Amino acid sequence: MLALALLNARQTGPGESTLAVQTSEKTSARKRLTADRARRTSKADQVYSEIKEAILSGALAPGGAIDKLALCAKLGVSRFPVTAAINRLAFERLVVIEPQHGSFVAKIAANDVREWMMIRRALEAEIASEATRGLPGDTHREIERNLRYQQAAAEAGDVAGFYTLDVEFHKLIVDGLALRHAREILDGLRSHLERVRRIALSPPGRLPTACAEHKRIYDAIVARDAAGAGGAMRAHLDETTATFERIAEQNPDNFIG
Amino acid sequence: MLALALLNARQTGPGESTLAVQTSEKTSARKRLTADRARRTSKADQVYSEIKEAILSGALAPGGAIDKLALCAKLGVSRFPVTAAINRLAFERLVVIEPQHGSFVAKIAANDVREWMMIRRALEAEIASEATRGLPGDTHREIERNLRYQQAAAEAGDVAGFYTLDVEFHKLIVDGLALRHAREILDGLRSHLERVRRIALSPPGRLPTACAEHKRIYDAIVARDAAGAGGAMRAHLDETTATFERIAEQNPDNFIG
DNA sequence: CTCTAGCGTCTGGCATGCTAGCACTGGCGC
DNA sequence: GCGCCAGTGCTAGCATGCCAGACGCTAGAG
Repeated sequence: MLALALLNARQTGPGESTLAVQTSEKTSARKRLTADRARRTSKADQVYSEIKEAILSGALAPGGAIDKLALCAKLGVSRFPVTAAINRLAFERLVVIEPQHGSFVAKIAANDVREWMMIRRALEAEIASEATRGLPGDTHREIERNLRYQQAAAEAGDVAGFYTLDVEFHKLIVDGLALRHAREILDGLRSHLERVRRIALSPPGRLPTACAEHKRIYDAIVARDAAGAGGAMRAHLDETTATFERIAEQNPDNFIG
Repeated sequence: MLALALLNARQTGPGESTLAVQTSEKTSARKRLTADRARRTSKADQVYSEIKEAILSGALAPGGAIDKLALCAKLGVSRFPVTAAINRLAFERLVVIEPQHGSFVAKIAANDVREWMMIRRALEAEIASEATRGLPGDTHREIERNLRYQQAAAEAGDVAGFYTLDVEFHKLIVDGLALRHAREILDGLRSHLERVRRIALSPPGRLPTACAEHKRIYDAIVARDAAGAGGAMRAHLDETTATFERIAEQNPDNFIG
């Protein structure tokens, strides 16, 4: 009813074809409080997570075809959730859809890795600088705990454990500043980089170095040295980039470009 | 029920729970050459573009509900493409889906604007620095042409025309470096910021200033002054951020938070 | 023996009917 | 007159059937 009114109102222009199909805002705003309901996980969400995990873990190899029907059978759902999930994955470039042909796990190009790392470097350096303006007390405590664990993992040569702590360290800073969008972008980048990392874990010798780099970043943040924090983050991620380059060099088959 | 299905699907091996439903890579790789076919635009793509344009132009107001069925009727398609399109828009946070309730155009929070601009600043400053390592000759020519037009638009007080050139200027640099992913991220940010800009165009007095800032950035790139280019870009985007802040201040109704 | 044309099969894209769950509202009880 | 509750009308989510396009194989012609 109201939608119609809006439609008619907007049809003032002759060739003007607008999409203003929209109802009143009041109805939704009124009960917005109720809308904080827990985000129900739909089947599509679950399928999405499953496939993404499979891609990141390497169970679905880069360049490989994805058999939708087999997935449906395996997960016991219809094609709809699977299609929706794959569309989402295509949107974040983890999957490539070739119309009327098939869906494939995206390949990894060495150039893409460099670009992802450049973006990460720019963003995380900025964030590190920003963090010198103050982080919540909880975040400080968590980072300090994280750094102690890193030290322990590095000394024990626990590469996998260290990696988890490494990821957590970077996320703690972003979350401490409550940067939702930056967090999402960085998570997306990490999804892609994660696939590279799976090909070859960092050499164990890198652990103590990385740990020291993390400490240097955090110390600069505590000292409220914006330039120093940004610089330390840049240096750290440049080292990480070098590691990736080495992985690509030693595993040329897994990369294109 | 679904949980059970997923659980069963996961019980493929003892510890090994994989989704490796994947056919040989060879079949797809063999005729990959043929796969360069032009990216056909599906109905879902078209619907996506239509709705996005409507949101960015403000025809669909922030917070407003989206009537899917009316959209179907209006565009002459079934619900499927519309659903797919809205899912994609929800993924880029232009639309919020409340399960079993409705789909709504995302509201704009002042905090989000600040964060988007922070991300833009970090990325574009990095890119400006990177550009000092060399841009293609074509890009140089196009940027110089663009800057001349900017000058003309600024002198004529053509705010809309200047904005188009402004966007083009920033894109030219990114494209000159062939940074696909950074380009996509920045486009996504610009989608959101575009909605803010629609609320109030920049004051005409800002045009000559912005034009001068653009020139300063380009001059530093030509002079291969990495720090200068990055700094000039930061200064330019800080000014832009201040403009946004002023818009938000003068139009509090359009923002939340 | 090679090249090509045609057909079969597989894929994603789309339409449509159905289900479950939320919000609003009118009627009933208190 | 006020508040609770069930009915109703909406929504998104899901299942399924059908269609069109693209690849691959094979048979037939040169």
